[in-house]
Amino acid sequence: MFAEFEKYIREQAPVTDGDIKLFRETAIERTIRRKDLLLQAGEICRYKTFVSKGFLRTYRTTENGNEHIMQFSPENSWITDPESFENFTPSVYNIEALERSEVVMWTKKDFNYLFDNISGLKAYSDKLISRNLHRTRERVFSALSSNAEEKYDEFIKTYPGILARVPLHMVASFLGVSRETLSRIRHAQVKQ
Amino acid sequence: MFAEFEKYIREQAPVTDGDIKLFRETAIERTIRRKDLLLQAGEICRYKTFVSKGFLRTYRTTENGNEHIMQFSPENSWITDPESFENFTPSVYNIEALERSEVVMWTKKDFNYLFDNISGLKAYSDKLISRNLHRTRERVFSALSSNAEEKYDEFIKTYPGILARVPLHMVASFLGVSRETLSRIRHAQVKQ
DNA sequence: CGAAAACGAGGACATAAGTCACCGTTTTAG
DNA sequence: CTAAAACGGTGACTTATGTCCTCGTTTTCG
Repeated sequence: MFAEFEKYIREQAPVTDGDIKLFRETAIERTIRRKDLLLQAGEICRYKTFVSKGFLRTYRTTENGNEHIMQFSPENSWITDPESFENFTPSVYNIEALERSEVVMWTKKDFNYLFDNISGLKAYSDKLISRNLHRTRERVFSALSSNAEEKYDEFIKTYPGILARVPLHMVASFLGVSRETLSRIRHAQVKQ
Repeated sequence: MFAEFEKYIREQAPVTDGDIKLFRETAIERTIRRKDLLLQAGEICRYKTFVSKGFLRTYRTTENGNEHIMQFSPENSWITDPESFENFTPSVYNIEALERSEVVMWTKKDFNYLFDNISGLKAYSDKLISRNLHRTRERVFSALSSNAEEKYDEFIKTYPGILARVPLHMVASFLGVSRETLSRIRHAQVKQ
């Protein structure tokens, strides 16, 4: 698990062996079985998590029980609920493993320590956050301006590979469209 | 214009007189007439902008000419297109003054200088970004889970005061709902 | 391995919301 | 000040999408 993280971070940022040592000393490794939760709504999200293997989803439930997927997290991506992580407030999100997954996690205290002691880490983190904000904005725009088919097409373009890995109803839940509508769109597209 | 900014920033963060001096030396003040653009799609967003007076909207246009409002910015708020500002890439957004407005702006170079020389400014900026990300996520969730009436109600709760300041069709454009639907919802709510 | 669950497709029907058109009132700008 | 534009409301009609259901296939897991 940490090995995958080391490989990833060395490719992403110019880290020294000493940096890696710091990462390792503070890291918590964990394996999550399929269908198990890494975070449950109501809990405080205590970790910043790197997915070294597997696949997870972050979803949120309305009062009447509808699930809406906010994010898919394949290997080599980060997961956290920034709101909860930063302020120690209960999260509204559930994070569930869709496949058996392996993750590496850091507490807020430790990650702050890493920020102070690994040069460039904060800048790298800032870049990820701004990328995330950008994608989230694009998603808002898509929600405002696109019909179901356009949303589907944009999804495939923006997140290639995800479609093949999750059941259709989860793509539907991510897009805010019914499973049936998506199924029909796809059928129509095969034809032409 | 700078006076309003000074008042704002002193309330928000513990800044010294020296800090204020730095802010002032690098600030560019500008007045924008109603209906004029602060930024036009295709241009690079060269400034981080503080609204000291007035009211602006950030919107984006689809190929077939539909406008979608991404953000409203009343006085004491910040505007920029982070994507464009950070990477010097052409923006897809238009920023238009809905009322005669006064703004204070800083270039990227100058603002970076401020980050390096005003203690706590980066942390303050980070907090604004995370607040922004949180709101944007809430908006995505709302788009996924709410019908037109719920979106309208949430809008009023989340952005009180905006409704009274903009024509209804702009609220509709922000929510991704037609003007007529909003008009009917509102009528129905008055009745009961 | 085999029963049970999950899944994708598709038909029939319901409905929330969009579109178009019109009108009276208010606001804007020359 | 006045003509033109913008605005909000509303009726009539259309439509994209949701909901409910059934069915055959695939996947899961004890």
